[in-house]
Amino acid sequence: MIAKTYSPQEIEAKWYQYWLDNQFFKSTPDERESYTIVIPPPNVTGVLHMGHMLNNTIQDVLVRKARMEGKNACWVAGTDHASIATEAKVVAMLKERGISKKDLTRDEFLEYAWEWTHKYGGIILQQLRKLGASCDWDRTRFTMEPALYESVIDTFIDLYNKGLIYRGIRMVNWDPQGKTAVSDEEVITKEIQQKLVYIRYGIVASHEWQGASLETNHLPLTTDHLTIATVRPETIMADAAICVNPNDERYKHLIGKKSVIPLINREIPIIADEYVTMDFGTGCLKVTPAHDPNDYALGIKHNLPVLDILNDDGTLNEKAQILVGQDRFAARKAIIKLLEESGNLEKTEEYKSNVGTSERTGAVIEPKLSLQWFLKMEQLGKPALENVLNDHIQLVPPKFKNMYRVWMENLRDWCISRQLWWGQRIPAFYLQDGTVIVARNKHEALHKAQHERLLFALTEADIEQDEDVLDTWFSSWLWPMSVFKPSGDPADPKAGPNDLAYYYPTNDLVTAPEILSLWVSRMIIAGYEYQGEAPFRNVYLTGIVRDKQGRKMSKSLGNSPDPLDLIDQYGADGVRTGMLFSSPAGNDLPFDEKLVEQGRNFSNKIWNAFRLVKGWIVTPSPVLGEGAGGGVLAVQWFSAKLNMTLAQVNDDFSKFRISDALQAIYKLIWDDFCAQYLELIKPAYDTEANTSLPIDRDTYDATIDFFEKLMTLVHPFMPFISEEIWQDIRHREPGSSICVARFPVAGPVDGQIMADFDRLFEVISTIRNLRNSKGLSPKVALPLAIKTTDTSRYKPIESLLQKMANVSPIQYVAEKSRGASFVVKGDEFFVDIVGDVDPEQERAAVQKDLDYQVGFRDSVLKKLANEKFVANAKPDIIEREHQKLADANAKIKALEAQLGIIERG
RNA sequence: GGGAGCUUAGCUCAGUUGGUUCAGAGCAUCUCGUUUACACCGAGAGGGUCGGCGGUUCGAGCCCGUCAGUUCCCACCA
Repeated sequence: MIAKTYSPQEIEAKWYQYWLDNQFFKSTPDERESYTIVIPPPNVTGVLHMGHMLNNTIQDVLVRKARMEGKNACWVAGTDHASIATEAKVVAMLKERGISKKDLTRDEFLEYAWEWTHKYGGIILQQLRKLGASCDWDRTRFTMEPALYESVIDTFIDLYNKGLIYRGIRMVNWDPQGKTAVSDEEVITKEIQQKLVYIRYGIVASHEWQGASLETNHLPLTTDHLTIATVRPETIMADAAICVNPNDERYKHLIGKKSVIPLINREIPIIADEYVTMDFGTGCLKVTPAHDPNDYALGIKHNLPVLDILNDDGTLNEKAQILVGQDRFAARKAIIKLLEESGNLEKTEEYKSNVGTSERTGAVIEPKLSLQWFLKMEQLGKPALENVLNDHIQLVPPKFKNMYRVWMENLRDWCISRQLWWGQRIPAFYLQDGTVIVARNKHEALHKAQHERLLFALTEADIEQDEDVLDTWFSSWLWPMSVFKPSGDPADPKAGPNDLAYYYPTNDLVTAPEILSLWVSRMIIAGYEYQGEAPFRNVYLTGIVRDKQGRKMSKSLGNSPDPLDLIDQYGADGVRTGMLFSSPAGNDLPFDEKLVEQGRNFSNKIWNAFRLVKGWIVTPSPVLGEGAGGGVLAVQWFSAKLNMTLAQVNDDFSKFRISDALQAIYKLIWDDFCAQYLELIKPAYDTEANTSLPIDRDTYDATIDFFEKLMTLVHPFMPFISEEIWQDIRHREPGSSICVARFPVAGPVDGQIMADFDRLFEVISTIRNLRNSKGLSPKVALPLAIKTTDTSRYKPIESLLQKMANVSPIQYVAEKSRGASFVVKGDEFFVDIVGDVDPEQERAAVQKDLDYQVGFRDSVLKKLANEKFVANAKPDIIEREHQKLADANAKIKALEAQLGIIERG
């Protein structure tokens, strides 16, 4: 006995294990065409969230379909070492154990990091299995594993040797929480409500340099002062100058004089530069070269000293003289109070401004001057831009091309060094005199120093390696290439020597638009630099999964359902389809549990269709059973419908219209197969024998065939239920699977049968409607009379009509007959409704239809009478108008006749 | 401050070169129904001036202009 409702839990676990055991997801190069997707590697610290679900479902759909099309499908999984995020997790773990990172050596710390990675890392890959992801797990890679580490180092060395990597002191984005530099792309600007603080700076009367007095904390107020406006009052101690616009009449007389920083009484010059906007704030700008990129530039121009008063963690250092040790934000509050007390605070204003925050830690970015490694981007970026603009690489949807172009045309050098330990250590080695040698390791560096610089006396002890690691993206930009590099471990091959040549370029990349610049563009750059070819053909950009209020789903908001709970509740198939029902590429997905519920219902619908068919008794020979007269035609019709939908689905897939493809399949299965086809061929029930009558073998076989095709069609979307049914519906050899069954191919569509059935369905639904509106039970058979010029249109489908609309008997008439009447495609139908038919109501309905038809006919006539239309429109358009006119005229004639009957009574 | 996109039914979205009865789909809503696959169901129904205005055209949801709302990207006004 098959369960009445579909319960996915055991079925899903069972088949996933079966797929793994039989290695259906395994891919090795062969003579077939390859289809490859590399997963956007989730952070090794990550856990599955709704965004992953959407993203990976799409990838799985694409991979499964390709696999069923006979391609050598390969979906490579893996994780990203995510330096900042992972290092933060490890530091937290250490803290719990009472260990401070400061007390550890680099190697000790890394040991803990690996311990963490092995213990907690990669959970997400396990979770993906629950979703049904058909990755070749044997190929699972990690960006910190030896082979990939090596690739990163080699790439660095290569780019360095090409002169594209340099080291220099620059103003970088400093993350005080992660205590590392981050690249421009990792900074997210947010509008934040701040206070614009107006501070009075005294002016030194004498032109002579007096020297700053550090002894006195409070300068006697001079009558002469100027006021600056700043959102960063805690940095005034680092001021190097006050700057005004040279054309500003208010301050011309002050240029060249000295001003005094409040609280610390340090004198700074008053300088002039056109950079200063006269009508913002007070027109006076405090110049703080160490803590603002613009001020830094101004400082260089005017040769100002740089005084950095912040520690790496964002606290004030001793150079600040006051508030030392306090966090910058605490200091900001505190200094306002101090300024107020000293009488230097003029006022504060509420002010909104954009503040950069760290993409990884969320901390407010501190512009900081430091020595970092950079990659020159200008030349490297050229092919990456060109090949997207010319569609060699296609962005889906194409609206993202614009964003991409703007970004690629304004590439800035990439700060690739990070002040962390978890990551690929920069392969730069310093001799005592500061000489830089870039080499794979210390040994090689020494060799180089000895042979290229003839420093034969050197030993490894004289060489220090750079302490920094490389930006995580500097390893993930190689991902589509490095995953196909042999692991170097013969016991765990992961990839063979020919894999890169076979799988690269990959086919599709599925990822979020937010990392288009951070990751996608850089993979393209690396692809052209090292393979001379794009890393993928298409980039499918998913949207963001949002809650009903349109907020991004996030852990901190707590507005995201747990994906595994959802899978538990609705089944992986239900969740997958639910997420894809309304997710056009590039659009955000406003998530609603209703969608997943709809997905689950769909599973259940399929399940019950299966139950129905499984329960049928089949005649031993292809004898037409009772009511099977229309069976042959029903089979022909559904065959046509199936082929039509197949063509549609293939077209949708070719355009990456995944949601549309799913919807087409959904309607085909639910409406056409279940609601129509199965009802058409369903054998009658023998109440006496208390059993359903047998179905003829031909119809049954055709139905099983359809069912099988439908399962293969839906399999990319619903891998589990489709496998369960596919295995059961026919005898299967051990080790077979729908995973590698052939995706159905569209055949020809019989237009005639489609038209015939359209007419049939219209008649059926009109009769049902009639019944509904009159409140008649579907159990009561109604006599039907048909007035048609061609009875052969209906004779063969009488049994179907009878079954679907419960009409009986059916007779053909030459004249009007009694009962409610309607017209379908020129033929008239009379349903002999027993009981009260309100003639007035019926007359009104017919009249309304007639009015519409007449109006429509007149509009067509008008169009055809328009000389300009006839002269300009294409011939086939005009032909259509004539056809419309003929149709309308026929309808009007029939409706008028109908009115006549009603009125005669 | 610049640039790009979006605005179609209560919600989420289709609508391909302007032309079939073109104003669609799914969900939601309403009515009826415990019919022997499924109430996680069935049979029906209602619902939109295609953001506003103007233009091009024989003809505009679709092309152009403009205004409004909205989203995103870029940008150093402290």
